[in-house]
Amino acid sequence: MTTTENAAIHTIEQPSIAAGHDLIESGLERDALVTVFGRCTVDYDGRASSQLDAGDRHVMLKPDGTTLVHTDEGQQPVNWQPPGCEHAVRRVAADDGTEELVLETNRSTPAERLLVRFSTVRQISAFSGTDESDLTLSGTEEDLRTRILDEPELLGTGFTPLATERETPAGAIDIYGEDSSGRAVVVELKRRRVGPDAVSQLRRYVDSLGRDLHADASIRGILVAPSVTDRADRLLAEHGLEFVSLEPIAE
Amino acid sequence: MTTTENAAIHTIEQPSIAAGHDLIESGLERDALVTVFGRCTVDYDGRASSQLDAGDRHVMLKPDGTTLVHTDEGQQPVNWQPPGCEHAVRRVAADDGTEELVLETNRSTPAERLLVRFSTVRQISAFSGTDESDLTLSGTEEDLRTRILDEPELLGTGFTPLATERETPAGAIDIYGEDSSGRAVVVELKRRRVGPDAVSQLRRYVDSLGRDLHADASIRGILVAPSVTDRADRLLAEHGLEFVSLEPIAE
DNA sequence: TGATAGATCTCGGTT
DNA sequence: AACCGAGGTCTATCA
Repeated sequence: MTTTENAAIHTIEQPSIAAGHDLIESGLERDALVTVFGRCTVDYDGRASSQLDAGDRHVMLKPDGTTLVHTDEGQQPVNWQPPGCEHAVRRVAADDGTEELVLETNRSTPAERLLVRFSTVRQISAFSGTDESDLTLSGTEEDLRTRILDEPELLGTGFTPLATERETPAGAIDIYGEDSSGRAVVVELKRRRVGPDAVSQLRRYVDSLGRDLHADASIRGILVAPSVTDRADRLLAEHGLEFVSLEPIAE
Repeated sequence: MTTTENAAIHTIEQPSIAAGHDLIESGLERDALVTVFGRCTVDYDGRASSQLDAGDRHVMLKPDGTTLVHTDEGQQPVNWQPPGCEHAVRRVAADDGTEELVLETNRSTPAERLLVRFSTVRQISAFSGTDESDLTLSGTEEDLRTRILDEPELLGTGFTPLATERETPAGAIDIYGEDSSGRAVVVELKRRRVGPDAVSQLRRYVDSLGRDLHADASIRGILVAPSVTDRADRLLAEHGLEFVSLEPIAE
């Protein structure tokens, strides 16, 4: 064991089932981040269900209830369980008489269970640490909104923003405003190149606002994004919607 | 170091910068899965950009180029880099004169860079293993499609599937068929409860097929999902589209 | 390489 | 707890 200023790591390699069980249990107890590397099968049942035959994988148990099972490929875990679950460790007699280490992560809404059965455990670690920092992220849709609110004429001379997140029966409009001739304008923002879905979204808001204001034909819809696909461009034209090319940030 | 039947683990705790650098470098060289736990800052620049101040985090480098930075909370990594990137390890002189261990993961399309700077490294591990297994997953949209193709009358007496993934100018229809009176039917499948977006998707296909067949009014659109939200239900009604409640699998 | 849509999407905000 | 939309979404498939 190693301790350094509030941070502790407990690690064992090639542990016995008993020792492994105890280290994981104590790690969960202490709200440590626990990792287990070894040969395991994985079974999931819940919103969907899956099975995975034996292989060497890296399993992470977080104190918030998250479980992640990673292979050596892919950004996404091959299996997982989201935050809010309950972890459990068990020693279980396997079919062949040997003992297995079993990790189980459960939740009730929706009912879901992840079972990781280790035939061989190569390493177990329990990490404690502190992380008070928050991520600062730029280049988001909100940055694009700020940019337009700071300089509304980017959407045409005379555009005046009147509200953000304006509610309609179809959902909230990113930016609601009016143009120089007083026509209502619905603005939908996307931080990246968009396809047909974004056009449909804009169309729902324009239609809905039209019914709300009893002024169907006179409402403009503007999609603001770096670019659009061909199909999206065609859809925009079909429905009389407009496009303005803008990125979240000049950088 | 521990070796067991093709699987090897190299681990060091509280390593010097030099020793840590060498272990990571050799691990990357051997296509191992490398993990580093310690106090670090994280900077990302690419499609967006982000900064994260110092904290204790778990970093995973996969041989396919993936990088994952995990805190003790959340299913998603606080920072990451997708597969296909290039990993690099460096020893860098910090502002205060000490030496830092720096992990850098790069890619070119799009240009993106992730920089993880460790002021303190608590543990480094390099895992080698084998995983030949593929996940078998059920409860997907494809299972729902199979269920309907096996028993088409689930969508009404006389429904006849004619094609899957039938192309229209607006995209591919999940199931294309006709009803007992010979009317064309567009079926959109969702494995779970759906909102307005799925209705718009179905609408795009129905509209597009209508133009293609020059038979606008006579085409039926059926959304198949476990359930719909209120707003989606209203949208369906507005556009004369239908809903059939079905789940992917009886289980 | 780009486009399109699925995903056990996750996550945050709001009702 | 459900709904809604954003996301550096990622991932698979197909042109």
